[in-house]
Amino acid sequence: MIEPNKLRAPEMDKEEYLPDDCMKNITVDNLIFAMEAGKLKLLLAKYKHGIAANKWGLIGHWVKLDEDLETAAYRVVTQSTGVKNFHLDQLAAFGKVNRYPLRRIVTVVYYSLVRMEEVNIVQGKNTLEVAWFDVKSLPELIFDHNEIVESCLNHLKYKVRHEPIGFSLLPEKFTLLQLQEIYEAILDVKLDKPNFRRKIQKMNLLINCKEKQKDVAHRAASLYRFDINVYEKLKDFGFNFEY
Amino acid sequence: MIEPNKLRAPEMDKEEYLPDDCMKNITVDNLIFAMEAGKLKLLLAKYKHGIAANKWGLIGHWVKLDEDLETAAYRVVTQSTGVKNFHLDQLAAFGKVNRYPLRRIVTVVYYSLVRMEEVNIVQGKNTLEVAWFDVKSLPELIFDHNEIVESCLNHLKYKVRHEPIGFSLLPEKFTLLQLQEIYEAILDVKLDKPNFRRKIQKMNLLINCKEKQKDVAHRAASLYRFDINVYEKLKDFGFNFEY
DNA sequence: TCAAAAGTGTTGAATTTACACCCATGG
DNA sequence: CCATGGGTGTAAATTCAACACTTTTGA
Repeated sequence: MIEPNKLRAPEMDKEEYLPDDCMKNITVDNLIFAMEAGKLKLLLAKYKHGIAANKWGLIGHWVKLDEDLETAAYRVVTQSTGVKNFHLDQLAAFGKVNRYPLRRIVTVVYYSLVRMEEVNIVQGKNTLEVAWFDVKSLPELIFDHNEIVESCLNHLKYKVRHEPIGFSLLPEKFTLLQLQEIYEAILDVKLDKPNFRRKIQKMNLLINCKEKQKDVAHRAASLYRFDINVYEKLKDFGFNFEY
Repeated sequence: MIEPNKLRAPEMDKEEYLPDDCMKNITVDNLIFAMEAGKLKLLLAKYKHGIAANKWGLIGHWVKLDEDLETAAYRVVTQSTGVKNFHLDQLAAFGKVNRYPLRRIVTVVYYSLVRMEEVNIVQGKNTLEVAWFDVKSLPELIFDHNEIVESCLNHLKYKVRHEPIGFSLLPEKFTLLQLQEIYEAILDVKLDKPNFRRKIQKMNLLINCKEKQKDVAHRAASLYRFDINVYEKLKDFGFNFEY
């Protein structure tokens, strides 16, 4: 086991840099999702230093002593994407003894759903590259991050059926097909278009903007927006997004 | 902020006793549930020492450096109830800066479902009393434990609809009414008996033991057991326990 | 014979599913 | 004029919800 003090020596690997105002055994890691061209994408970083050098992994950081876990997760997402408004939720804590090879670190994992058009990727000091990957073809990741991603994708399937989190991946105004693509991407199924639109409309969560798409090479679709007020009312009562 | 070393001095409050082989900023807390007389019960401890003295709280402990989080949770449940086989699942990590008044501690919360007839409560060294409470009338709890319980009860409602965790609260052989009572207690609703039994039977998760209840003051009910094999097959395929 | 719970039957309403089909637009 | 996606209609199959009813048992 390496001594914590050694890790804070200036000549150590950057990947291991642990500021004094941070907790020493806890990190947050983030799964940042967005939709692009009907595909669900995950943001990953290729690290520069340390045992993770040249390998892809989730975007994580230490947690400051005076910072809530959720605040830390929010900070990391905002720093790396520039996005300020997004859905943020905790997945779970991962804490196997040897999940991190050098010493005992527990990571609390959060996932975020961001709107691709709001993203401006910011390179971190410790990363060689930050890039989007289709969730269906992910590279091998550091530590237990593949396991974490798998667990999160399962959780998303679970979640998308019971809360309208899908809307967080769309621009304010969207078409029914865009919405359907999100469900298809997350649940990894093909849905029947007529049935999907009937079902989603019946939930009364959508407001017709009375606007149409522009410059599309086919009949222009109606644009809708999500009615958060109706959702807030339904939420307490309990409802279901089964497909 | 109190220095960690002070906390480890022998004259400190027992509640703060932090063994050297444990992580210093992380605990596990457990919600231990069981059914009794159709009610969902939660096991709580009244603490002896420290700032939690004479107050009720969840049953928690430090995590050893060489122990997985889940192993720590399992250890705590087994130590306090004597039960060795039970459903154990992580709820979430709770990590607000001031959730613990004296210093920064993140707790990873697990919940367990145990069979009441297997329980033999063991008093801890740091507890005055360990007792079951009806989840519908809980006392005021230490730190953020009331918030944690509320979050867990919501999670259970969510969970019981999608996985047959209810069976973990029952003895191996049980009646359909006992099963219904679990759903009613967790979901906090009254269910229609004929419809409930039809629905549950159609799922093919039950095996009729071809035995009857004995010594009951009414018509004896058939006993069933849970078919874990069918469940394992269904699980990958995805299914639903809606009521 | 009564209370309490077991267990079955029935029915109309609601929902789901799987399609067929027509519409609008740009290339 | 055709490919692409938008959007409506419909009918059969299934499921749901509510409630009436009969059965078995011990006290």
